Amino acid sequence: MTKTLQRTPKAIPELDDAVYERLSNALMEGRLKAGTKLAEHRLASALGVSRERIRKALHRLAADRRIDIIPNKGARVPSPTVEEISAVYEAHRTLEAGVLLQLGRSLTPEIVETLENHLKKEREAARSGDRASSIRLSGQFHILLVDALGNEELSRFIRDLLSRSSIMVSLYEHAAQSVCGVDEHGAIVAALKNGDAM
Amino acid sequence: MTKTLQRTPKAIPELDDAVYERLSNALMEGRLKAGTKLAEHRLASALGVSRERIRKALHRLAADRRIDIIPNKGARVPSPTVEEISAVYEAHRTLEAGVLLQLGRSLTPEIVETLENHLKKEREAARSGDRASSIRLSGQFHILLVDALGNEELSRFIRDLLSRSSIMVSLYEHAAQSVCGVDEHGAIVAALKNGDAM
DNA sequence: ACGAGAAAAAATGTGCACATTTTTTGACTA
DNA sequence: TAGTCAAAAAATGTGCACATTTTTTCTCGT
Repeated sequence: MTKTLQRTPKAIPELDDAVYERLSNALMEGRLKAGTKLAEHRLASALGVSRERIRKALHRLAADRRIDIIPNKGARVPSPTVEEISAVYEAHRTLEAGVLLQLGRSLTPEIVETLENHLKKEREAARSGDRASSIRLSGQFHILLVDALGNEELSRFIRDLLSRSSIMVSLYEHAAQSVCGVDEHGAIVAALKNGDAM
Repeated sequence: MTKTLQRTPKAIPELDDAVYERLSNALMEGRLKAGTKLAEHRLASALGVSRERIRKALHRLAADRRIDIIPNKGARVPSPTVEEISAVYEAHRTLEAGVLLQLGRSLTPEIVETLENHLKKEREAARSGDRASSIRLSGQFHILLVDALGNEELSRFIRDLLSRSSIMVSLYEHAAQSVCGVDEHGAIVAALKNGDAM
């Protein structure tokens, strides 16, 4: 009889990543709501892995500031204050200002094309009222922008900030588009093309 | 008879931080050179703590990108390529460009005073040829700049980048001041005071 | 002597047992 | 009916034993 997958006495380092990814996605998609207790035992049996794996993943998420861990009291999905949320958004704007400044110097037609193609998708999603897609595409736009610079460090920072704002979106839904106005993305691309200093 | 401190069966969460801090400092001060193997057992007996504590600290440093961990092969002080080093410095410049843009809008006399006082220290260290102080003060200047904005997120990013460049300074010593020219810091403060757009 | 391969040693990875702390439960009193 | 305190239950923290992998050492044959 083939064993149903219960125990893995062997070393499978990739499993750590899988657990982390799974929790990360749940956080990103808002399935884990602010304030939720993340009990190690419960998660372990829910995901079918050892408690140590969960523990490692939780500490990793805490290092990313995606969850809060209080010693001896466990992990929770954070409930950030308005100030903390503002700080994340402002950090994003400040960082992106630098990115745009830099991007203005190394702009290629390919980059412009990529951005404009993306803009089309965003407008389409906005027109059809697809809120989920709009949010996802809005995030992708900012990633496209920074990735265009080809600097891994900056890309990581932006992704970091975006993954953290995603939690906030589900908290204050009306603020979902607070980073960008109606067609601020279009304005950014236009300004880049014109070579504006901003 | 009072036991000599050997085992700590009790939970001391702060010990984790102590171990992390100690390794972090060793890294920062260049006492751990690029390529050095960070064997868990050796560090554990060297610092007088359990291997698990070392392990946790190492993974934390790896999450910060301060060391490299290869599964089953252990941790090493990274030996970054010139391209990777450049990327860190460029990320710093790009981020700081955004910071300066923002700081130009919220500049107070107190901030200017703080910066100018710091400049004096820097010039003094440069004049007396105190290289160690010069490097330390140079880093502090950038921290002062971003801290003036009062945004924790941005401050953390800058600190992150600085702590990583410190390793690189010891690798390519001549590049120690590569972020900033002779008196670029003075120019930054002057530009801020004049309200230049940069 | 030198390289290939096997055995031994060392190092990393993982689950578990147990200690400690926190939270819940429940009984008792005013 | 609350409020308080203690016991029990549940959850987190930690070291350790053992499995697995990597590295070193040793042996042997050409």
